[in-house]
Amino acid sequence: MTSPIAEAADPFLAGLNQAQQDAVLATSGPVLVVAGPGSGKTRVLTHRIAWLIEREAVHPSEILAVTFTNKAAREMRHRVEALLGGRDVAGLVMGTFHSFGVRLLRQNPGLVADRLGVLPNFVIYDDGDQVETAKRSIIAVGLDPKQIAPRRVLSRISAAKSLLLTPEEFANAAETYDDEVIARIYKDYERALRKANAVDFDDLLALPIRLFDAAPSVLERYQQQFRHILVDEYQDTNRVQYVLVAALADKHRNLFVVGDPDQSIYGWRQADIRNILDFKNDYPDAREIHLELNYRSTRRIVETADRVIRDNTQRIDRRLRTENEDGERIILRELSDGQHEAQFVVDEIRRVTTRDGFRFDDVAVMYRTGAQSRVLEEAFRRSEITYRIVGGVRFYERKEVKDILAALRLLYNPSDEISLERVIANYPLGKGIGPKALDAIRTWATLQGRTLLDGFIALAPSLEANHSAPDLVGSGRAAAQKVGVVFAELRDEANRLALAELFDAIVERTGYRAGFDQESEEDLERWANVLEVRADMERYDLLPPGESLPTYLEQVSLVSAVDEMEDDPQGRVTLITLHSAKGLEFPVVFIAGVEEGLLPISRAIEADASGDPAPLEEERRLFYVGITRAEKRLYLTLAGGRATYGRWQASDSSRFLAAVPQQHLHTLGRREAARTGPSPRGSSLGDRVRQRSLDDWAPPAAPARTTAAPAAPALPTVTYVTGQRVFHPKFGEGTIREAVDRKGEQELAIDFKRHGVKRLLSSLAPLEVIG
DNA sequence: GAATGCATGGTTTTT
DNA sequence: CCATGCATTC
Repeated sequence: MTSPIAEAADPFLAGLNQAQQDAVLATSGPVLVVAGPGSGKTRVLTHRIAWLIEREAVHPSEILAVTFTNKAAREMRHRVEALLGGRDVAGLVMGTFHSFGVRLLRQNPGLVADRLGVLPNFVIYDDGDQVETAKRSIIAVGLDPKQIAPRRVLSRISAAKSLLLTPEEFANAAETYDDEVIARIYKDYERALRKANAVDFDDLLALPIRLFDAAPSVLERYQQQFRHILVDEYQDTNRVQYVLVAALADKHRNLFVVGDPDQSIYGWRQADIRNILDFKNDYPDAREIHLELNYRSTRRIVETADRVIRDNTQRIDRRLRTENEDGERIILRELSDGQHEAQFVVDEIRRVTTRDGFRFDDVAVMYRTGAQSRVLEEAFRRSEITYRIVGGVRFYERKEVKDILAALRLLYNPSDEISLERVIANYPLGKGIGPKALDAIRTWATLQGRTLLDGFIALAPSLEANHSAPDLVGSGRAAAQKVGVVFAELRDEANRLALAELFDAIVERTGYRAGFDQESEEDLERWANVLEVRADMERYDLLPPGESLPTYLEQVSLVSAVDEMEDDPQGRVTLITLHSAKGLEFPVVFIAGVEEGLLPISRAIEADASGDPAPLEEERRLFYVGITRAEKRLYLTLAGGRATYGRWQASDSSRFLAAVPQQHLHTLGRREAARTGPSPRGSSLGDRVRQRSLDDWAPPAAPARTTAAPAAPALPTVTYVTGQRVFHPKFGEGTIREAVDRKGEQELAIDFKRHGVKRLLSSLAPLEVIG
């Protein structure tokens, strides 16, 4: 071991504080890192991996790192490679729990088929497929999907799977009649999945564990392989994930988990905060390291976050600190309704970007429910501000995209009836096939023990004399025959063709392409989406034949909302749910809808009222997560009421606001609200918060908003060059690092002494050349 | 079997 | 309010 001074000079430790260095260097035995927001945990993870590879000669393939999103995994991989001076770490196993689960199943096809009954060409059912399957199972057990909500059933099934309960175990543990009903549906749901050779998200975690149980030698092999296991966002792991990690780490015991109990926001997905709280019980020799110094946000933001989270009773007491400058006050603004709130956000973003030197992509607008994005989006559309919505209607959820994927999945896995039925229902090729024809073919398939698709193919003209075929006559038979012919051809060609060619064959021969009206604006846009799928597929054609289709389908199933979020040079404002925003950071953050019923969500309020405070505390953590995403400036907005289901609903300001320290708050007036507010409001908690804060308000101490003089409109065009020193009223002195010419202006990267590198437009930034 | 029109109910968060 | 599902009609 080298001396501390030599360590600090080590490139893998450079720039890390003592606690961070400790975390990097504690490479033997279990380690729990409790990392507050902005405390540099990603740096710790990447430096640790680099350290292991370079200094301890651990081969990349001996390291497993689990992240919360694929995007995080990609970025981490790049950072590790950069730390290693560009060295390739291809063997490093890095990804989400789910992608790792798929990997385990794919790597053991024989055993998975043999012991678990899941054939190698399984497909992953997405949310919609799961709902559809659950619905059918409800019907199969003689119930009505309108009486029992498929979604509720699914969430119960998911919870059961997260606890590794089989349908039988679940049935045995049933306490109420409702449980028994769910148990019966669960059983049929599993049967349906296996019959379709499909797995759901929870299976991706549970099946590997069942595989390990059935074949301990497989587990041993992985235990042997993964000398080091790192898990990020450990506070959001559930029981299955815990068991999986614990099993894999059992041999070498080099388990390194990073998390923050205060950022646990997935309790509803069975994330179990005990995993992190009990880590020291599970591993008595565990080293515990705390990262509490926040490098991300201003002191006002950090103190506000700290004060807010202190109201939670179910937490370990600790303090989030920072050495950063005070920064600006948090801006609170109440508007009359959702529309005005959205307009305020848009107007404020315009100011922030034209006057204060921020770019669109410095800004994020966060909200509790996806539904809130709609009003916001409308306001953005009316403005000139470019934006992107993370989540929302996801690309792969679009009808036309799902149609294409259904055909591909069917070709890959002919047992996938949900996809077949989707093809029949949505492709021109499926015209003329109704429930009657489908029924006849299904009967035949069941009798013959063949797939539904085989039924269609059996109807196609064949050289084979009097082979068995479904009992169908007339137009139904003709239509089904056509389907059989086309899919028999496609199936035969699927292995020979490149993915993109297979795509072309599908859209041509099924008449799918012809079904788009080239005159219709809407159709053109949808067709553009379909073509985007094709472009996406081309990238997979680099893989060996036979691997491109499964890899593509798998990738599509496992992308998360955040994964789809690309870094864009054009600069767009990000609209995102608070949940999806976890792990991200932005110079300017708006949290919209800080209202009772929304944040905290009404269900949490109800649970609290009936004696269960846990959901409410999770809401508070969600607010905490939102606050701590902000680096420089934080806006909180709320509406006096909003239209839900087309109905007006008044709302009170969130109880969480009462915790925001007055000295950090700047409440903006509400002239606009009084002008158009549809309904006057009584004296709410929100009013009291507002009133008090108005009384206390003093002009912001930070230079911020008021000092930035409007850029002189007649400013002569200055051409900036690299190395030039400039002065900015807000950011102070800086040096031009980069100057790129854009029609009539320049895009400048300026390294400010106190604020770091900012990207500004020469036409907008009030810059003064000095020296 | 397809097109049209009416009723119903859904918004918490996601891999 | 809007999307989905179902019933009615051709």
